[in-house]
Amino acid sequence: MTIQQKPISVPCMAKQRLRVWLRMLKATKLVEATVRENLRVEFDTTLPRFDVLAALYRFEDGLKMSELSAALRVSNGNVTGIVERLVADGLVLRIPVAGDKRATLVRLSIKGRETFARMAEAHAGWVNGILQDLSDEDCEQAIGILETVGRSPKLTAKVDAND
Amino acid sequence: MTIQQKPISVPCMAKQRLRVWLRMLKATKLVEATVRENLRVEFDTTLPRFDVLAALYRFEDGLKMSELSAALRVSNGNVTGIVERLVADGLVLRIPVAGDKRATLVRLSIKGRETFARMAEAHAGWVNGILQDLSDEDCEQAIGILETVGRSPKLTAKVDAND
DNA sequence: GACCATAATTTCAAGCATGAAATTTCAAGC
DNA sequence: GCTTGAAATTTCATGCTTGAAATTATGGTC
Repeated sequence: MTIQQKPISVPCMAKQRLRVWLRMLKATKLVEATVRENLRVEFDTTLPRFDVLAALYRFEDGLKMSELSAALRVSNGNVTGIVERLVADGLVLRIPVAGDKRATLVRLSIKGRETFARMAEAHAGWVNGILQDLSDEDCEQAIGILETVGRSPKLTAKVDAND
Repeated sequence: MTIQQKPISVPCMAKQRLRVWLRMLKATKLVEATVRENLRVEFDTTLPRFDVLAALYRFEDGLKMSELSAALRVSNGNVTGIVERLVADGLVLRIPVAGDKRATLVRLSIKGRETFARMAEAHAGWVNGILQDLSDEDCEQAIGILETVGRSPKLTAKVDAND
């Protein structure tokens, strides 16, 4: 017996946009998987850890936990665990905030700073390698299109102008 | 004999490509977060579940667990849990394979097929809305660029020609 | 000084994701 | 019929992720 499959009727342009999204998702996943794999093999670490280190590297004076989770756009509880493990590895320090016993400042240790510097360099190399076939013009076009997508009012999460 | 070497990309180009990757990642995450949110609010489900249903919708005759995890490019163990929950919800059926007690065939139930059809239609609408500012030309360019990225030999995971 | 809304953070339960180890079954070869 | 290596799947430990609830501290207000 054959199951009758109701065709989903979508206007032509809509279908085209859906195709763009699917390719975008696939390409992103491929690149991300490669980055994860490289981080694992070459530095025995993970992408979330890398992201936390990157944020702290950028804000040299440290961030409060809530600032960190906002910067990474992840939940508060999420950051707690990752930072815990980074502290255990000696890459991150927790510093009490004078005058507010609720908050803690989180920042890179010397070791964390050195470690991330090496990772960031390798990371830039991997990405440049993966995207090596993109011309300057391709890059300009891509950035333009991606920014158009990011400005859509239909997006749930808000984007701050900062990044 | 002299071999004409491709000129080494200057650091400037590398930086440009890194920027493309960062925007790509950000845009993808924004769209994905919106899709997840919409799936949660409107259908009380998740993206991984949606992905499994989509794969099974496409292969009407069902898939073996290993074929399913291969199609989705996720680990075997991962699919086990998601399918378990979908079976519990009555959306998916597990069918023993005649002649091989090791394998099981997994396919949509009637309810699963109907449910996914509604989700897929909504999903297409969300994506079309989010990408509504992309012109036909933008779409063509985007697809071209994204396929170039997907063809990079520096990628870890393999891409099968099928999709 | 007690009260209380709010802020900063952690804890928690559930689900997703991986790679590795364990389990069960199959299919030859002997 | 046994053995044995490979195949299909599950189980497991670990970690990431979320949203919601709980915890603790702050800064007023009365």
